[in-house]
Amino acid sequence: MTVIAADTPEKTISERAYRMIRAEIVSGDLAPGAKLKIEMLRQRYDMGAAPLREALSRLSGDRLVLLSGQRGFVVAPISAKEAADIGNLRKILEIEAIRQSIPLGDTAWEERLITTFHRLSRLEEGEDQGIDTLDEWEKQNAAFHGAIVAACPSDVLLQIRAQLFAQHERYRRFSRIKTVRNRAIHDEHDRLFEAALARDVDTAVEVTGLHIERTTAAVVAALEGEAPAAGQGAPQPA
Amino acid sequence: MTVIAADTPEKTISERAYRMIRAEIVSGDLAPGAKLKIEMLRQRYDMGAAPLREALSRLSGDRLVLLSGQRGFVVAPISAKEAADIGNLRKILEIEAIRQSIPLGDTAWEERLITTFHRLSRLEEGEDQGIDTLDEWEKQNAAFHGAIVAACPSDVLLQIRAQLFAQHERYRRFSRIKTVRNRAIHDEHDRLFEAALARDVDTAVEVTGLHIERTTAAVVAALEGEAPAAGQGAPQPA
DNA sequence: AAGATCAAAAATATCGATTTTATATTTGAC
DNA sequence: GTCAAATATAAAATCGATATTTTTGATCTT
Repeated sequence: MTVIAADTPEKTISERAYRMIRAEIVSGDLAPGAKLKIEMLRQRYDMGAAPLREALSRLSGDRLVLLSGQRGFVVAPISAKEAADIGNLRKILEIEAIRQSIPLGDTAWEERLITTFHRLSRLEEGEDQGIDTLDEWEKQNAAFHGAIVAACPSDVLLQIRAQLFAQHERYRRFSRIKTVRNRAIHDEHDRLFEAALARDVDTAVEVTGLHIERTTAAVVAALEGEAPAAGQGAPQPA
Repeated sequence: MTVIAADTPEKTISERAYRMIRAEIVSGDLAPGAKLKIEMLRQRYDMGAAPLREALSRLSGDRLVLLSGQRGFVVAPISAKEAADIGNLRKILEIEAIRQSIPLGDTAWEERLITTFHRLSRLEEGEDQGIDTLDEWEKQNAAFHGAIVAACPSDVLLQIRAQLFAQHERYRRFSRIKTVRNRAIHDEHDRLFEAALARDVDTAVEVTGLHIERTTAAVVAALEGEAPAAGQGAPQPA
């Protein structure tokens, strides 16, 4: 979540590295705790060490990568405790962003809201499309929630919110909880959508709070059932 | 605010670069909007380009540096609007951290609290020592507020809080508002200290809220009186 | 066999040089 | 004289190579 002039469409190799590695960490392709050896990344992405190290440095600020003195980079490990912390914080900040956004949304904001909700609904209500529905759902889910807060005038808030959203997404995906065609989740999205359009801030806030709380609880439960902490012990391959 | 194994006492040049540049930006030695040319930094700090670029990459995640596609790095500009945003957000997060910290503070926490408050008080009540009291006050102020939230169990929260604290500090210093021997500020610190020791969360939260609100208002007023936005137009020398 | 010591291998961090891109300057046309 | 194109300059981004540090593995000792 580096601050970059919004108009930065991958002008540098470093930027590409940042996005690619970030995506792979969030999706779980790079497992929690996995060692990020420069040489291995060089081959994987076909670039020099410099842009990779810059990208990893930035990612460590996003809490997706851990940087340890002369010992290199590691994908941030995962724990049930942190899942809870992230959920709690994300709730607080998402709510604040919504409070600021909804009253200021203009026509373009409404239209974007409608579009993204529609796309998300199709996935949540339609027939199961098969394999990579999850990637697509995560994308549309992020777009929908992003649309709600898009009118929030505070860049600082939006940036931190986006950071937490990404961290939360990583946990959600890692925990393999059922999201894609989950009736309760879709109901909440639906209610959130209606409240936002109706400019009913209090309801939107309430629904969002519950939405995040429920998801977080499910993630924490899944992680606690599985193991106390993943990505701490023996190294996992990428 | 990169995630580094807490035990990282400047093992690398990159880490040193990060800390030094960060300190200079927060203190204002590197002015808002100033161009951060690699060659100039190389000479200033006597190191190669690689560690500098890594440090700057990390700083861009802290919103202290702005990174723009093939155009290099710039010290983040400041604006009255952002001052308000940061203050607002810092209030929310500081309060949350206090809520989590105070109930969990142990004996060591209490002792640290007492020590840091004492040191801060000496500066705020004692005779004016002269020139670099401000640096010292900022240091003790940070230590005191840090001590209050030190028992907060959420690393995520503490990290983001620290980020916002640094940003807020930069604005405070830039705006040149009177902090060091300000009666109102010392009163608030005093009340906050007592409330924390007494484990009176509600009072601590209330005082902190006011404390941050008042400071932020003063900063915003100072910035609005001065200029709409600093560090946007013609380049300022470092 | 467990532990310590040393040597070899691997990986990190950094440098100096090169390539690419942006900015400033000159030149020429109208 | 003003604008635009062409050129020169400066800076950013990246690479390949090297120095340093950590980790691994082997050897020796008690």
